[in-house]
Parts: sequence; C-alpha cells; structure tokens
Amino acid sequence: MFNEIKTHEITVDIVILTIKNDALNVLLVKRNNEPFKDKWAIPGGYVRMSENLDEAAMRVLKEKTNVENIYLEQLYTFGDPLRHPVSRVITCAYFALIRSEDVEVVTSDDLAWHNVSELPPLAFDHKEIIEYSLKRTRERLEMCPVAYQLLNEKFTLTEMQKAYEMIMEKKLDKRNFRKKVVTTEGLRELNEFSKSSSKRPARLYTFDNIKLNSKRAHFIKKEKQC
Amino acid sequence: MFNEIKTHEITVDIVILTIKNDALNVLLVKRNNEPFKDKWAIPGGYVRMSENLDEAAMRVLKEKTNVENIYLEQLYTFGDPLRHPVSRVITCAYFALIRSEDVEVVTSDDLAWHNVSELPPLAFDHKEIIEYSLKRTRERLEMCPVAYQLLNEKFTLTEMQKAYEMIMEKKLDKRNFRKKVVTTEGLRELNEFSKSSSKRPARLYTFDNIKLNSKRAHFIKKEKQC
DNA sequence: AATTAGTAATGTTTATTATACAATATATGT
DNA sequence: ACATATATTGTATAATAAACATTACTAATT
Repeated sequence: MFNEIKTHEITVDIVILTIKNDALNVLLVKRNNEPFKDKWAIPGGYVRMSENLDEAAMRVLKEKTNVENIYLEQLYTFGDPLRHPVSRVITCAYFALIRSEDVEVVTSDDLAWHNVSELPPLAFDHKEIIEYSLKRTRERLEMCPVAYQLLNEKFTLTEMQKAYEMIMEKKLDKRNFRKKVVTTEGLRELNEFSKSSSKRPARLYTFDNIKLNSKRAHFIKKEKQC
Repeated sequence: MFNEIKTHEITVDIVILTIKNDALNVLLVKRNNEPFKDKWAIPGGYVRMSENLDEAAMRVLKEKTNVENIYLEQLYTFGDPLRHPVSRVITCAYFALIRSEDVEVVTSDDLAWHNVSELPPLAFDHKEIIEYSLKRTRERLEMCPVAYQLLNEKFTLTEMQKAYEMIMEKKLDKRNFRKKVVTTEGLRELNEFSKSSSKRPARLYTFDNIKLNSKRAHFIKKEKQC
C-alpha cells in the first residue's frame, strides 16, 4: 500500500495556443519514445521537487517556445489509471495563450503547430485535454478579453473580431462587436494604421497593461449553460 | 533525478460544504499525527493506484459523510513544494455541496462542522483551499442554481434566497429574486407548505432532476470581473 | 483624373433583462 | 378579533443586447 502510493508520477502538460494562418493552432511534439512513439502530443514534463506546478508549466513552456510572462492557467488534473498504458501518471494540464509574434519556435518534423480543427491522432488523452482547453478559453473570453493575449501588440478591430469568432466558433455582428469593444477597459486607440492590405488601412489598437483577474467588463454574451 | 520524481505523493482533499445554523459550514477533521498534529484540516487521503481522481474524492467523501451522488467538482491542484513541511505532497482539491438532511456525519472532537466565516487555524494550505472553493461556488451560482445542492429536497423560496445570500455574501431583493427564480428551469412548485414557523407558512418548492452541465438559465448577475 | 474594388467605419430601433422600490395577504398565537 | 411575523405580489425605469445596411476611405487600375 505504501509502495503503491509511491509509484504515482506527476507531470505537467501544456496546451499552447496561438493564432496562425487565420486559425487557432496548438503546438505539438512528436514522441520519439514508447508509449505512443511517433504520435503527436502536447508538450509536457515531470514536475521537479523544487518547483511548484506553475513553475513546472512555465519551464516546459519556455523550453518549447522561449516565451515567458504570458497567459498561463491551470486547466485540470487528469488522473485516470489507464491514461498511461504502462505506469500511473497523473498530469496537471495547463493552457497558454501566446502571440505568434512573440513565439520563437523552431518548428521541425518533431515540433509543429497544428490547426485545432485538423488534429492528427494524439497520444494519451491529449485530445480530451486540448478540447477542454478550448472550452475553457471560450469561458474566459466570456468574462474578459483574453483574446488580446493571442493578438499581436498592435491589432485592428477586424483581427480582434476574427480571433473572437475563431474561439467562440460563431459569427459576430461587426457593429455590435465594435460598440462593445470600445467600452472595454484597457483598449487604446492608436494613431497608426495597418499597412499590409492593399485596401483601406484599418486603425490599430493596443491593450494597456491589464492585470488579469482585475475588474473587467464581461464581453461576449455568456451561453446560458451550466 | 529519477528518484526525485518518484518521491512525489499525491492526495485528494475535499472541501465539503453544507448549510447549517443559517450559515455555510465546512467539514473539518482534527489531525492526530504530525505534521500539524491537533490542527483542523479538510478531509483527504492518498489516491490509490486503481482509482481515478474523482473516484478517490468520492471515496473520501463517503468515508467521512456516508453520502454519494452529490455535487462534487475538481477545484484545483495545489503543488507548492513547501505546502507540506516534510515531504512533497501534491494535492488535487475537490469541493462538494451536500444537503444537511442527507448527511450522516457522526461529529466528535475530531470531526466537526465549522462556520466558514469562523475558521480555526488550519493545517497546510487548507485555508487557501477553502477560500478558493467559496470563490468557485460563487462562480457556479452565477451560472446555475447549484445552491439547490445545499437545500433540502423541499425548500421555501426564503430558504433558497438565504442560501444565495450566504454564498454570494450580499443581500438580494426579495421580489427580483423570486421573479428570477420562477423562470429557472427545473424548479417545481409544490402544494405543500412549511410547518415549522409559527407565522404564515411558506410554499415549498423542489428541483426536478437537473443534469448539471445541462442548459440552464444563468442566475445571479455575474460580477463584472475577470 | 476618373473608376473600380475591397475593406473600414458607423447609428438607430427594438427586444430583453436588470434594478429599484412598498403594499397587501395569510396563518398563528394571544 | 387582534397583533405579529413572515409570505407574496407588480410596475416603472434603466441598462444591455440584438438586429440590421449604408457610407467612407485608400490603393490600384485605366
């Protein structure tokens, strides 16, 4: 019984989300060991004795993407005895939202972004973990504009709306979206305009430093679900 | 390094909430071993190899209260290296809402209900865990009438309002509360009345079986916070 | 210089929901 | 019958959400 307790292993796994190619993407690594050799998985690692769970998650995140100081939130702890086919591994899952302009990921055959709606077969219960992270991201967006964590520092309202639509998986009305967005605390209008498009340039906006967990207008209408 | 990993221990700890004496109460056990001998703690136990985290939490809950099939939700996983003064124990915290009429707790010097606003000194980080469970309960209440999990099977609207006020820690308007409550899916008016009071009896209501996570009107106005 | 094309920007009306607020009804005990 | 304590009910106003189409601007083309 005592030995039994001692054989649990605990890991952190991180769903790292960003916007790329007009879609939500998740960073996956290809496993080069059994079990699930050659299957894709979300990045993870063992929790070290000296670090807490947040620190372990941040360490793994930095190892993979070289970013720090981004939105990182504990998601859920998955502990099914059969989730790992060999040993008993309990994983504390996190999810991170990062700006594609901040990422320094050297992608390769073993590390790549995948569109969340076109996922390859995944190791362990990682499909479930990713799906839950998308649900949680939607819930967060209902409360506050976390989407700005995915947008570049300067962005147009159209880009912002697209990010919302991607996450919420529904179309939003442009006028109502803009009406709401301008009442959002922290959003600042810049005297700069987008250049890339060959059509009418759009005004750029930025978010002033928002303390997450600070008072915020809630944003996209909450689904009436429980 | 490999040994290091193997020395984590993982437990579940459960914040068990109920309404007693017109207040929210949490079930605490007095520790009879070091560390924190003679301090109060929330019930918990090691996760067994054969069970998942939910099952471990349900087992601990049943051991302490002899109730099953109640509202039980994973809260958060606490893994600070210093939360346990001796070894490295990561705990997956749950919270449970139970009806006082369903409880069969034999309270004693070592097992007792405590008003959440008058907590004794607690072992480990259990104070933080309880506070977080109260926050989560409020969040749940903003989405759906989980408070009925705390109410007896048949209850008056006044009792329901008091439960809400206790959890939300604010006064609610009686007329607005009732207007809202009657639009709540699942609430059923009974042709029975309370007897205990020596004044005008109040109509009793009940909740028809609600699937949690089913479609529900959200209920108490969400605080505009993030 | 005028035209075209593509995206950006904007306002009003209606419906729904939330809030504020006080008088009447009913059972019990005296 | 009267006093008392609690239960029950409605309306007016404010705030928020939702539905909906046209004009403005710039760059590229002719």
